[in-house]
Amino acid sequence: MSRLDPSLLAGLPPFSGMDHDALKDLLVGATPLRHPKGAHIFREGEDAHSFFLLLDGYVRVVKLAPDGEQVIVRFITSGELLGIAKALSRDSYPANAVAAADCVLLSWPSRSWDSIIAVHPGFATNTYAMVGQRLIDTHDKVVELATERVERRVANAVLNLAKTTGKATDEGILIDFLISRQDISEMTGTTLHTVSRLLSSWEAKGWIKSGRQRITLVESQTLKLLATARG
DNA sequence: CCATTAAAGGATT
DNA sequence: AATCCTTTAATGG
Repeated sequence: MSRLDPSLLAGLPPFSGMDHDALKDLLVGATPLRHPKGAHIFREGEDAHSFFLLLDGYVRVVKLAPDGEQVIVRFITSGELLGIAKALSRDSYPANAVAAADCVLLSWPSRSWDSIIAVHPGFATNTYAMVGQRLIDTHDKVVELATERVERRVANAVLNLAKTTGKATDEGILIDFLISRQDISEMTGTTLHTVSRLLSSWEAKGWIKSGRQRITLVESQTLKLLATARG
């Protein structure tokens, strides 16, 4: 039996408002696991045997279009739940989850979902709040995809990545994991060539620094203007 | 304005 | 050496 410390969970949004004993109780059913960068944590359509908490690393949630094209639905950062099909009354995962960096997770059997939320109503409340926020984010993205031009979509994607994963460096805000132009194109509904051209032009203007699979925001304020200003 | 195609060079394993 | 990532240019919707 592994001894997991309740302080692992304390302070994470899914468990806010829960006391030490409640966290201890939750950890009894948890199994720690690791996935190297590039590994699938679960696949679309697969039986949703477990749900997960990401402790460290980044996960990208990917849908496969009928023609084989990939779309990145969102990124999961540490402290977030994923694979919570049971909370949505589903028996299978609705998308693929792939480690975007080396990941450390906890997993719980999905069959324990109902008893967990029965014993810990605060956990249920937190989960529904999170599901609601993801729904709102998705709505915003639908509107953006339908109405905004490519440059603005890419600017928003980069700004969001910087906001959720950014690390301050002497040059600016560095996106904390390796991300290719292809990845950004799959987030924004465009091609890697267009992303490459845009990033090159922003770099020429001094707004960002970019290299192979790395992006640093030098002038995030200017990018924010580009992403939000009308005209 | 943006996607597609093609070609070429650099980086990574 | 093979593969992956990026850039650049030309073309066309």
